[in-house]
Parts: sequence; structure tokens; C-alpha cells
Amino acid sequence: MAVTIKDVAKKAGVNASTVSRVIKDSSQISDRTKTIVRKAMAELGYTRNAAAQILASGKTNTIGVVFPPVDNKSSQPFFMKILTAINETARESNVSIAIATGHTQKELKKQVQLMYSERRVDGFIVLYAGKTDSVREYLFGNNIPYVLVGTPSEHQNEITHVDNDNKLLGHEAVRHLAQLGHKNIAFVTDTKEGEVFAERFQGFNEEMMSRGLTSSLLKFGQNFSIGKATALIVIDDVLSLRVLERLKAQNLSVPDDISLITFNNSIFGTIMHPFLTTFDINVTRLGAASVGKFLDLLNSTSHYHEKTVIPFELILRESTKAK
Amino acid sequence: MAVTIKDVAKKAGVNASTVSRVIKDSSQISDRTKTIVRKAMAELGYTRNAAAQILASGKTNTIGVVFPPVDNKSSQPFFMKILTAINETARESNVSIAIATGHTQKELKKQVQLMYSERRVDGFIVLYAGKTDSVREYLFGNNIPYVLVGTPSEHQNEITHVDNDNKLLGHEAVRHLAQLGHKNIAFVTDTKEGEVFAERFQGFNEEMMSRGLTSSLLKFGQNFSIGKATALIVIDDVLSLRVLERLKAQNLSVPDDISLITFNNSIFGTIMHPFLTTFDINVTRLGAASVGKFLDLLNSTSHYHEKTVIPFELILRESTKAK
DNA sequence: CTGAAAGCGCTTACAG
DNA sequence: CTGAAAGCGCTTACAG
Repeated sequence: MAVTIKDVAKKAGVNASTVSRVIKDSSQISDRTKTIVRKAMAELGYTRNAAAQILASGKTNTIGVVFPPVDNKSSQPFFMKILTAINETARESNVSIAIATGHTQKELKKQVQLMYSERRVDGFIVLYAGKTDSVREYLFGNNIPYVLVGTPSEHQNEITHVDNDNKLLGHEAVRHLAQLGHKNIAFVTDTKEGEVFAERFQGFNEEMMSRGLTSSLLKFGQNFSIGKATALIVIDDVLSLRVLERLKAQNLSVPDDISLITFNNSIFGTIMHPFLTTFDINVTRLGAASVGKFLDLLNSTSHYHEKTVIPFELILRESTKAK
Repeated sequence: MAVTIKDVAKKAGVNASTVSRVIKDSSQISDRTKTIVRKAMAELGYTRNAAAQILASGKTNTIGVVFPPVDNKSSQPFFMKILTAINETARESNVSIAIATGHTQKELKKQVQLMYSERRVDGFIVLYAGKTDSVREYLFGNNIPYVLVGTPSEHQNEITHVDNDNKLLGHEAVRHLAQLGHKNIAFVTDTKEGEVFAERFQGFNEEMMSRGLTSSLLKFGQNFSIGKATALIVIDDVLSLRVLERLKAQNLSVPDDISLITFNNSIFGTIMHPFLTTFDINVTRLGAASVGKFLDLLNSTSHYHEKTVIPFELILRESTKAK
């Protein structure tokens, strides 16, 4: 029914193997033959059968994308954005994407295992980092090719990963505020878990110290108070929205009374005024790089695991102001 | 290298075709044989090769999920949520998911065409409705099985689709407000495009009329003013956040001065106070039903296209109050 | 209830 | 530069 390589071969007056070679643009085929075969393909409307190609070649040319096993997490715009970027970059290299989602770590692991053992994917891109979970243990333990988006807590030297420089991000946040004349700067977070917090906070600390300023850490919760801070560095823009609300309730105006800078540049930063001054972490490039690195991993004989650092960019908006 | 059906057959002392039948739990195989074969599979750690199975059977058992061709749209939590639901439901029926994303309609169409012609998918679930675009024209014109999430503007009777009853949603919003004693109720939107607006607004109108109330439509923009309204029905919760901010700027308090009810129950409804009273549209069931309907479509010989209506639920929170 | 055989549509050494 | 052949790992009529 559907047109196959044989139909093309017959029409072009060549062997099927020649058609196959033309498809992959093999250098051993003469230009004359290529032209003839391509014409035949076009006339018949040939498209290759993916399953046949995968079975015969032994390569799936598809990457499994693993989402974090927590519902609320994946509702963040970040995930949809990076999925789009990954999909687009992959397509440019003619590779497909399969996705793995699950409510629990166990479900997720089952799915990842199945995908790999059914030979649906060549490996994975994992969209969460931090502490090793059973999914990543499985990948790591079985030497399955994968790259992490984010920074792992352990084995950093043995895992290919792609991330921003979160420590530098902490430094830069302080720098921006200090340039505006702020000295009493506090770091605000709702969680002390994870590498992202650890690194951004460390960078903050280092920069404060190097400027002879005393740093303070504010945990956002019930009785949140900014003390004598004149500027806040908030761990991400969703929390910033809550902080903003609390400040308003305390009759503190941003940026007039207090400056606020944050990270990620998600859609949450421009929903309400003041629009947030924030660091864009370049999700599109994170996604593109993760695909690139994965493909490198697959093709390289050497098992060299490196970290790729994606640059960020300060987006100046309305929430910071000179003191 | 990997263990195949042949290895299992040898170990179990049967023919490969028998193993194949055991895998699909064919009723023609004796229980005794099934037990023996399953034991052999377990001992060898057999998993079937997806590509071989697809090639031999001619069925891909995978569904292509098509995202809307607009960036900002897909950043809404809705899409990640429904993708997760679709993936989970599909997995329960042993079907896989492939995704199609693109910045433009043209890109998207190219991708959809390729997926289908390479025989990677049996058909599609399209995550946007409204007016027909070139992607859906292609699907419709070529008789490719697909289901729509949402309500199409045309051919409603010839397209299988899954949606909430948006008109009823409009009715119910008025009902809730009327029960609280409100009479001056306005509908607020930032766009008049699309079936969602059309239907919710129509339901609003009908219900207002049947109660002898005069309905009014407010377009949200520069000089937004609520007039003499005491209650607002806002098209979705993202816009609600902006409306809330504008009201605050006008020294109007929600819900004390004015009530606000909205739709979708996304994460945006509980970021800031007042938490929004909203209708949950049950995204998880939308996703699950779209998979179910798609599978029905594939297996049915009759080409009967129906609409599936997913129930919604009122989530009472802080933004509405008795007058 | 089970086996033997052909076939799905490609790829890839091997020859020439 | 091209062809003939074997093989990838399944499924599925066909027989018995």
C-alpha cells in the first residue's frame, strides 16, 4: 500500500540497497544516480518507514525526556518551554523525542526502564537534578547514556550535565543591587533544598563578604519580616509574587521602599506590577545544549563527562531602584 | 546481544510463534504452555523489541500529541498537565506518545505530516480547537484519525472532540453570583476570539436574560472600569490576576467591594490573596478521555464522531462574597 | 493448541 | 560506484 524502497528502486531502475544509500546521502553513490533516485522518490511520494529503519539499523534515533516525579513541579512553565526547545533541536538532527512522566519515583522508573528495554530510545535527558533518585541510580548503574539538566549533588564529575552558573547568578544579583547603592541585602527563599538554592545562596554570600557587607537569609513563611533590608534577592519569580503581596500588606512599596531582584524570567514576572527585574536563564539554550551534549555522548567513544554552562542575562524591569 | 523471542522459544522448548502468542496472551494457547513460556521470559529478562513489533504488525500503538503553534500559549500550565494525563492514560493501554511542537503553523504541519508518513503514529490528539488551521485541514482532508481537545468552530459533527460544556460554565458562574445576591454582573475578557469565549459568554448572557438581569461585557484594557457592577465573571485566572491588580489600584477590594469568579483552576488562582473562586475544568479527565476516544476511533469500523463532555466543579475560595 | 514459513521494510557487510 | 543477499525481531495466515 504505502510506497517502499522497492517501489522506488524499480522506478529508478536500481537496486533497493542503492536507494537506501541515497537516502542517507552516502558519498559512494554517484551524483547521477542520486538525482535519478531522488526524482523517483519525489514522484512516488516516498517516506521511509521509521520502524523498519530502526530495526535494521539498531539505532532508535530517539531520546527519552524524563520529567520530575512531582505534579506541581511540572506545572511550572519551565518544563513546557524546555520540552519545546528539546523537541525543536532534536528535530533538526532528525531525532525524535519520547517522554516519561509519573507521579511517583517508582512509576517513573518503571517507565524509563520499559522505554529503554523495548529499545524505544537510545538514552535520556533528565529534567531534574539535585540528589540522586532511583531513576537516575538506574541510569547511572546501567551505564545508559543520559544528560542531566541541572547540577547533580553527587558524581558531578561522572555525569554529563547542562546548567547555568548558579553561584555566579548569586554574585551578579548582589552586584546589581550594590551598584544601586544597597548595602542591607537579604536572600529570601522558601526552601533550603537543592543545588539551585545552595549555589545561588553561596554566590550571594561570597559577593556580600567580598564587599564587606553582612549577608542575611530570610525564610519565607508565616511571620515574614524584612528587618532592615533595603533590597531582597528572591530565589525565583513565583516566590517573588508572594513576597510582593506580603510587602504590600505591610505597606512597603516595591521598588520605592524596597528593591527586589529574582531569577528565571518566567511568565510570572510580568503578570502584575511591579514587573520583576530578573535573570533570564535561557531555557531554550539549556534545552538545545542538552540535546547537543546527548548526541555527543552517544557518538563519542571516550566517556568524558562534562558540565556545560549556559549564560544568563539580566532583565531590567521595575522592581529594583537606586537607593 | 539482547534477548529475543527465539532465545525464549529455545529455553521454553517451543516455537517462536508460540512465544509471540503468549506475549499477547492469546486465548488459543494452553495455560500450561503460557506458564512455561512466561517463566522462560522472566528468567531471561525478555522485553520485546518495539520496532520489530511495529514493523511486523503494522500498528504503531503510538499517538501524536499536537501542541498549539504559539509559544506563549503552551507556557500555560494546562498543557503540561494534560500532557501528563494523556501520557499516563496511554501507558495504561500500552500505547506511547509522540509530540509535535512548532512556532508556526507551517512547521507544525510539516512535523505532523512527517510523523504520520514515517508511520510513527496511528493518529493524533490535537490540543487546540477553534478555527480550522492548515494542520487540522491536513488531518481532516486525509482522513487521518484524530481527536480534538476543545470545540471546533466548523465541522463539529464530523470531528471527534472532548471539551467542557463552556456554555453551562457561563450559566453556572451567573448562578453562583446570583445566589449571593448579585444583580449587576459583568463579563470580563481580553479577547473575543475563540469558542471558549463565545460559549462562556453566551451561557452568561442566557442566564442573565432568564433572570431578567441586563448583562454587560467589559473588555479589559487601558481604561478598565467596572461601572456599577458588583460582581465580575472573568474569562480565565491569568486575566483575573491582572483584573485584581487593577481593582486594587482603584481602591476596590475583592471580595468586600466586588466579587470575582473565574475559570480553569490553574496554579495562578492560589498564588496571591484573595485566592480565586473558580471552576475546575478537570484537565486530567480531558486528557484521559481524549486518549480513550482516540482508541475508540481507531478500533471502530463505524466512523461516528461524537463530542465528549467533561464535567466541571466549582471551587469556592476567597474572591466571591454575598452582597 | 502449536509449528513452520513467509513477510514487514529497511540496512549493511561482502563482492565485484 | 552498484548489486545480491542475509538479517534485524517480530506477527500472522496457513496447516495440521
